[in-house]
This record gives sequence, structure tokens and C-alpha cells, in this order.
Amino acid sequence: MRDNRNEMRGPNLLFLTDEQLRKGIEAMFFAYRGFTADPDRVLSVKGYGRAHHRAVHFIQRSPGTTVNNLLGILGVTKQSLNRVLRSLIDDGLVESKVGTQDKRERHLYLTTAGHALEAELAEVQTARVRSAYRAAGPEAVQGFRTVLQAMMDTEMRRYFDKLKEKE
Amino acid sequence: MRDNRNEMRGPNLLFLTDEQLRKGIEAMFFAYRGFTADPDRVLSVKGYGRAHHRAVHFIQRSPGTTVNNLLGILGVTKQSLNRVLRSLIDDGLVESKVGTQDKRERHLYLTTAGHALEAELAEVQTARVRSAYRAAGPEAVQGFRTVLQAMMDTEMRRYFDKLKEKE
DNA sequence: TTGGAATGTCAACAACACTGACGTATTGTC
DNA sequence: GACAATACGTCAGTGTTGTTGACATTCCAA
Repeated sequence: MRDNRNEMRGPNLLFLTDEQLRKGIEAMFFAYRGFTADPDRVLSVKGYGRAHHRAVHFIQRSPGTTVNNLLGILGVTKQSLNRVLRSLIDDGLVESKVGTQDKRERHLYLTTAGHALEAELAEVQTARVRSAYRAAGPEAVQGFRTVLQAMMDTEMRRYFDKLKEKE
Repeated sequence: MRDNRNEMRGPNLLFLTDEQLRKGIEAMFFAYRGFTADPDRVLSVKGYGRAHHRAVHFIQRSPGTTVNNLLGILGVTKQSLNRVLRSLIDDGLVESKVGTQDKRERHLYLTTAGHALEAELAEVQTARVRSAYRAAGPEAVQGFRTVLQAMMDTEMRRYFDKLKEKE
């Protein structure tokens, strides 16, 4: 049986009780649902899914990235990513350019239409995040980011930090 | 074009720049992956998926809950939930009891084996959350929870608050 | 130059979500 | 008692997204 009375050990450990942890888990579950709800709606009317959003997002974030890079970031198999990229390329949202130095690589770029979709998705998603940030205040946002970062896999935090460098 | 120089409007709005919002979105994406990674591993060796985890979690959280309640919390269709519940019931992890007052309802309970699985999943998941909480500190955790709550759909926040009452 | 490693594509399949339709039992209302 | 509404389960069909396996192309190094 786990000790649920950590508060007896010190006033600052109250946030580590099983109840607190469990509520954190549930908050994460419900919040992630809200987090993806708006983009999902936009995507579904266009015949795309969440995977397309992720691809478009990270291509926008790192234009010219290779398929392999994207695989590492997204954490899926190349076959799974390929299907998504295929439809995006066929629909003219993403352009795939053969690498000049290494012709095995494909460098990915958003087309004008791709940028338009990405902007639309980013708009609805940032709207919710902005609203949540505004409601919570700067200190809460700082804590939010700190906890999220500590929750990532080490490998993913590396990718995340790499993206941060581009500020 | 959105104004990326909110900092000119006041020192406390820096956390609302597009860059900050974008990084928050990416943090949420990477963190959620880490958040689910450990339970997913446990589940996959047992032939279950994330949907089973969610069902077992919320049945543990609200023993005797009805199918309809669970549908509202999980936000899936009854066909989808039914598939999951069926396998859990057939495998002897969940018990479905006909309601005494309203015989149309089925009340759901975890069996001993169900509690064992739930405990195992909760253990690996809380381990990561606990570690993240500990690394981030109590103030960060408070902010984390505040932002997550503001990010939920209103309806989901209602469910979330209902669960909180049971502390 | 040749064989292995890396990169990306095609095909088939599984898990899990969805819609739509229907059946059954039970409840509540007129 | 008749009848609509509710709660639950199921069948059939579809779509997205993940998987493995097989394969072509390109690069590099022995």
C-alpha cells in the first residue's frame, strides 16, 4: 500500500500524493482531447487526419527536413509516414525534392496550399492554447512548460530542444 | 500577419507570442507521447490497447459506473466502447452487473484481476508523472494543472471536476 | 567494383475509431 | 394498456493510422 499521507513528511510534498498524481493523469487526458479537438474538426472536413497535421506542422517548422528526420520526430514507421506524405504530395500541399548532396534523401517543403492548411490548423489550435494561457497567467504557463518537458522521453526532449534553438 | 512583438505591449505578455504558443503545442505533443509510452508497453504485451487502459482507469475511478457514463467520459461511440468492454469482460477483468433500480443499466466493476492490471498500469504511469512533478516542483505542478484545466472542453471540465469531488 | 547500409516506396494486414441500422429489454407517460 | 423514450448490445461497412515484409535506389567504404 502506498503512503497517501506524504503531507506528514513536509508541507511541500502534498503535490505528490497518489490523488494528486491521478488527477494530473486525468487532467492530461481531458486536456489533450481538447487540445486536438479543433484541428481534428478542420482536418476531417478536408479528408485528413491527425497524422497529416503532425506532418504539416513539423515540415513548416523545419522546411527542407528529410523523411528520416521527420520519422525521428513523429515516432512512427516510415511506411506509416509515407502514406500520409503521399496524399499530401499528391494533393499539392507538400513538395518532395531529391537531395542535391545525397540523392537518396527527400527534402520536404510546404507549397502555398500547404502553408494555407498549416496556418488554418495552427490558428484554431493556438486559439485554444492562447485562451488557456491567458486564463492561467504567465507563472502557470511557465510551470506547465516545465512539467511537460520533464514528462518527455529523453530522446524526444532532445528533438524538442533542437526545435527551440530555431527561435 | 500576427504581431510577434507582444513584448512591446507589456512585459507580462511575452508568454503569448506565436513562438511561445507553438512551443507549447509541441511540448504538449511530445509530453503526451511520453505520458502514454509506459502504459502502452505494458498493454501491448497483454494484447490490449490504450482504449482498454482508459476503460479500466475510469471504472476503477468510479466503480459501478454505467456504460452511458463511461461513454460520456471517454467520448467514443458505444460500438467502440463495447468492443473494448467485451474483451475485458470475457477476459474476466471487468464485471457487468444489471442495475437493481433500473434494469436497463449495466454497472461496471473491476474484478481482482482487473484491479491488478489497473494497478500495474497506474504504477508505470504515475512513476513518470511523479518523476516529472518532483523535477519541476510544486509551483510548476500547480501551473501545469491550471493550464490543463483551462485547455479542456467545458463539458469535459465538468466531468473532471466531478471526479475531483471524490477526493 | 562490389557488397552492405541508408533512404524511401509499394503491398498487405491489424487495431480502433466512426456511421448507420436494427433488436431487445426496460422505463416512464398518456 | 398502448406507446414513445432510454439503455444497451450487435451487425455491417468504412476510414485513419499504425504495423511487418519485400523491394528499388543510392551512397560509401573495403
